[in-house]
Amino acid sequence: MKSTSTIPRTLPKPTEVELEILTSLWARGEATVREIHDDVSQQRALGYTSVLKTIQIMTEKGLVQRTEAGKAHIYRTTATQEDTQSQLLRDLSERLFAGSASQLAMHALAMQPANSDELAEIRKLIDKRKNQN
Amino acid sequence: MKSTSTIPRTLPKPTEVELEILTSLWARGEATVREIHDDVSQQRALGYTSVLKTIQIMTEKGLVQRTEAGKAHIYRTTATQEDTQSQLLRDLSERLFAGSASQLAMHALAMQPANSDELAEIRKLIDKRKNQN
DNA sequence: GAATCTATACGAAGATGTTCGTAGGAGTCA
DNA sequence: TGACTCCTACGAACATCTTCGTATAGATTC
Repeated sequence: MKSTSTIPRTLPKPTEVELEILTSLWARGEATVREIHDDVSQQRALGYTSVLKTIQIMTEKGLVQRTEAGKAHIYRTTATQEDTQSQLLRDLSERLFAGSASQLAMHALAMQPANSDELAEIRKLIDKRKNQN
Repeated sequence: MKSTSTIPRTLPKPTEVELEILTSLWARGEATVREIHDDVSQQRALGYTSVLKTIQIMTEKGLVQRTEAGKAHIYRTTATQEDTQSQLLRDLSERLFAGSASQLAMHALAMQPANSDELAEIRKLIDKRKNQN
């Protein structure tokens, strides 16, 4: 049993395929390449070794970490889904909304109807913010 | 005076540098390569011909259109900033929020405090949605 | 124990994005 | 007119991403 150790302070922005792999890992908690490949290839055709290679690169980048137990290595993500969501939202808000996450949020809200639960949740969020001002 | 004519039905997702150029164009309405380069190179070092080359590629892709008036060509964007914002938000919501723009919006709101004006605006948005349900 | 299965490692090809150098045309000016 | 300047066009190098084929080693199976 061995585990990778060094974690870079800031993780690189995951690419397209990397994000698909991360999504599988977030859903499963941890997984082997086989399992990840099962998930990903339900969405689209992608060879087993393609997934393997990408995961190896992700390990080098620090996006995932692995435990070498038995035959197949076991992988898990370094960052939580929430952290990654924040990272990519911040990135997009900087590049396309002049750094304003609020503007981004408003645009997203205007784009797609939210359901009642979500509306209630958002209202709660706003009220909390209002009290802080 | 000549102007490019064919516009693809769906525009490709702009890349990193392309987005910087689009941002300059949205701010100016229309601009020459020189002007765009002035804008972009205030943010970071990038040669004039690098900007030129990228804009030429963007023209092929349909992201911008140009008018060949006089010596320097004049460029403008094909899509509005709002359309591009929607496009990229939709893309991100699909890839990282299971297609839910509302979830994305909530996450963005939770990330960064909004100011009073923004809060009011969001409240209005919510009320409108609420009536639709 | 030989064939088969399953796994990792790795090289490499092809696509795309980024950056810049060089060439060449057209206008300016002393 | 010849030197300069400013423009576009374009080839090419380099980086990164994506994808897969091949090599190889450790189980498993008959």
